[in-house]
Amino acid sequence: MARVSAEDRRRQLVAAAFRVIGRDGFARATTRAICIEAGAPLASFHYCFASKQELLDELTTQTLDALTAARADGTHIRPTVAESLRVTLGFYWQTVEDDPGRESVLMALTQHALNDPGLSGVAEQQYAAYHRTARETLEEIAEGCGVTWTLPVEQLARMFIVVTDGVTLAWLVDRDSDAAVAALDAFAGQLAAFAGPRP
Amino acid sequence: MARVSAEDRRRQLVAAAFRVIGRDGFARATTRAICIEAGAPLASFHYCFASKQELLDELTTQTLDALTAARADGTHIRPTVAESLRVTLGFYWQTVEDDPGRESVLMALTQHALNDPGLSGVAEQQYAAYHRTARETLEEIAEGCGVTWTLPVEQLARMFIVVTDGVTLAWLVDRDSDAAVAALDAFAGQLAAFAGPRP
DNA sequence: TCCCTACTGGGTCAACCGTCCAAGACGGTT
DNA sequence: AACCGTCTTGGACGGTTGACCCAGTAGGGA
Repeated sequence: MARVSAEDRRRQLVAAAFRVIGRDGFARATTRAICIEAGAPLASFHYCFASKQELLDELTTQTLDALTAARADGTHIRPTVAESLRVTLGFYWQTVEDDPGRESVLMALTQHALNDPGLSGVAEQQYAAYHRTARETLEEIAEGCGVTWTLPVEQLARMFIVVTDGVTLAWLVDRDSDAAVAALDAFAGQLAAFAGPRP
Repeated sequence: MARVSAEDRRRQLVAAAFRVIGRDGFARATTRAICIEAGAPLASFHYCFASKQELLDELTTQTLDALTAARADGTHIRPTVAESLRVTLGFYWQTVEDDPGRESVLMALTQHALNDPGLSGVAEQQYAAYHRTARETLEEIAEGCGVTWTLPVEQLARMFIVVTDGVTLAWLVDRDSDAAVAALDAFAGQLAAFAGPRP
């Protein structure tokens, strides 16, 4: 094993854990599996982390932070609202296809957080982050296209997440990319109908 | 313990397993937890089932069968397409609020099936069933309202499931019923825009 | 040369899991 | 009353697997 700082090793292990969870689920994310994935000896785990919980905490924190960052700079303004939504959803979709494991982890995290009392609040934070970034995206689009939304933006944000979540979930199951893109495009056109002229 | 037939006890245990999975997730659905939930002694488990797998198989089979039945007779025809969609989604929503555990189990089942090779194909079957019943619902509505869909009905069926799945998932996390109903209503209106006059 | 930091092979120990057995209790039939 | 098929159940067994730790080793800057 290369000689690297403990901090770097931590990052490697967190990344490995992320991959394991995405591929095999939370239950199989054991210290052994994580170390094998990272190509590190088992003992290095407890050299870098006091406990497995410490790694899990760091992983969820990083994931939640990354959420805000990732979906935030995914907004793309085009002349029309419909086009803006279509392109924004398209870029989101690209990130999903590029790294399906990411979405698998997010789904697994939600699921896990919902029934593990130890992770109480994590799922709520996660969805609050989703809704917040969706809201910001919608506001930027409205601003950039010179329109206003005819429905409360909170409601539209929820609908936006319903679309991304729903399409992603179905795709994770059947991997029908054409159908996923078609659905996203159709929804983009529909959501654009909630844009009205600026007062 | 009351003296009942082995078959009745099987049903009790399957029902208990269903509740445990909905509440605590798949990983915690141990034979012990299931028996405690059913109020039955541990030994009764292997009196009724040859193995845990046998119970799990019966549970997934029952669940998939119930899917087709449940969402199938949930179609409600009204004079307009928008109204039909709204009422149909409304009735679906009623079933979710009445028994949130049901949807929890379905989500957990999908998640579990996606990374457990032993349940390979289950998630695909599940979503195929979703899409099939959604398609039938949409065809019945088109027929009942005397319209045709301007998009392939398969695509609309997928979008329909995206909406129900997405709204349900968000609600399972934050339990905001008002927001969920508002989103469903808005989507109903939007999907109705894909109805055109019969040729 | 020294010493601090990072590395790691090989445990330990306990929890918990699915499964099973052998003995008891019930109730309908003879 | 005796019988017997069916159900019930306390308690245990063997085995896997988990998180965690220790004591010794090696690399590299001062």
